[in-house]
Amino acid sequence: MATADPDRPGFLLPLLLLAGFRTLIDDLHAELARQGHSDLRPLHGFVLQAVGPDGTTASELGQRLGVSKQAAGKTVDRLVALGYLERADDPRDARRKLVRMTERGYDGLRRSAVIFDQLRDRWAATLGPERVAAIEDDLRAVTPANWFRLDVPGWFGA
Amino acid sequence: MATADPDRPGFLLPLLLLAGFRTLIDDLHAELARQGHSDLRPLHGFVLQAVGPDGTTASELGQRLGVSKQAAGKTVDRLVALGYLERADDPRDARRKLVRMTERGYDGLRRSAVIFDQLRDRWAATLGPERVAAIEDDLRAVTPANWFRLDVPGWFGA
DNA sequence: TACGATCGTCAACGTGGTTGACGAAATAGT
DNA sequence: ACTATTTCGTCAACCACGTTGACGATCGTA
Repeated sequence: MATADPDRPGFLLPLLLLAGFRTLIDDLHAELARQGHSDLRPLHGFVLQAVGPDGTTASELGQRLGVSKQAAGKTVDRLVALGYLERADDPRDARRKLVRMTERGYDGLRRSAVIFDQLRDRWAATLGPERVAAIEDDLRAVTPANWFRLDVPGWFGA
Repeated sequence: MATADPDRPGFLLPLLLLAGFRTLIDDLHAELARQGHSDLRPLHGFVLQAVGPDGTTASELGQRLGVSKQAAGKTVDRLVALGYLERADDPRDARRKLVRMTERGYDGLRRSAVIFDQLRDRWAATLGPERVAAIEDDLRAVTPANWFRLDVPGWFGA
């Protein structure tokens, strides 16, 4: 059974994962603020990513993010107020309201992608590229696949 | 400069770190609920850890957790209401209110430590112990040291 | 056509955080 | 010994993000 190593107690693992995540997110937003996006909050990047290049609706956005449609709607409200998203009527279904990125939304998302790549390079410079890749592979292996619903292939690089 | 690998875009790294963290936390709380601690929220484990065996005050707790003393005070209020913490007067300083763990608080923290160790073993069974250790070492290397103010040596194993 | 499912929204609420103010108590300085 | 400053806890107002429940409008279907 559990042969806990006293030198490496299990509670350090979540703490280190959180630390790594928060470090990247904090560095990202410090740089984003420097580039004119000081009003983007940590959550917003995930939301923009989930909206994607084709847009969605609030209900679908909620499903992608794993929250209620009401919560998704309120987050869209804020991002509309900040100028990152816009709403439009769906001509084929009067109930639906399309949610699309504005040019500012695209800009924030593009810059986030570039900055994240640079931060990953910084980790690679410290650890070596193969160890960064190993972290990614290992975490993929122990993490449920539904954590990656945000993947929008072919969207980021450009 | 940034030689981004299109197969491993940088934004996957924070997503995977978050996924790993949330997976561990979700599994922890599912098991804690099974063991009679369904009212413990993800934050509470960090707070109990930061209170430690000797107790603290709300102000000091806020510093340890990196939040304001008011936020720390409100969280203590909730944990007192749930029976995990208790307040006591400091005989040497009438301004201070000592915050201590109750027996229920100790129980929740002990169980969390055991469960975390088991979850780490589960990762080790999938990845191999040396790769789990490598993740921890790597994350330590790229993460500011002040992320580990919660370390209370010698407290957990027992 | 009538019914049930779906979409967006409103309302009320919970949790975790912020800043500002303020009285009470400890401490430093003269 | 008496001020002046600092510190501690708390109150109040507010913000961000989430929940559940309800409800009118609209769509698809029996």
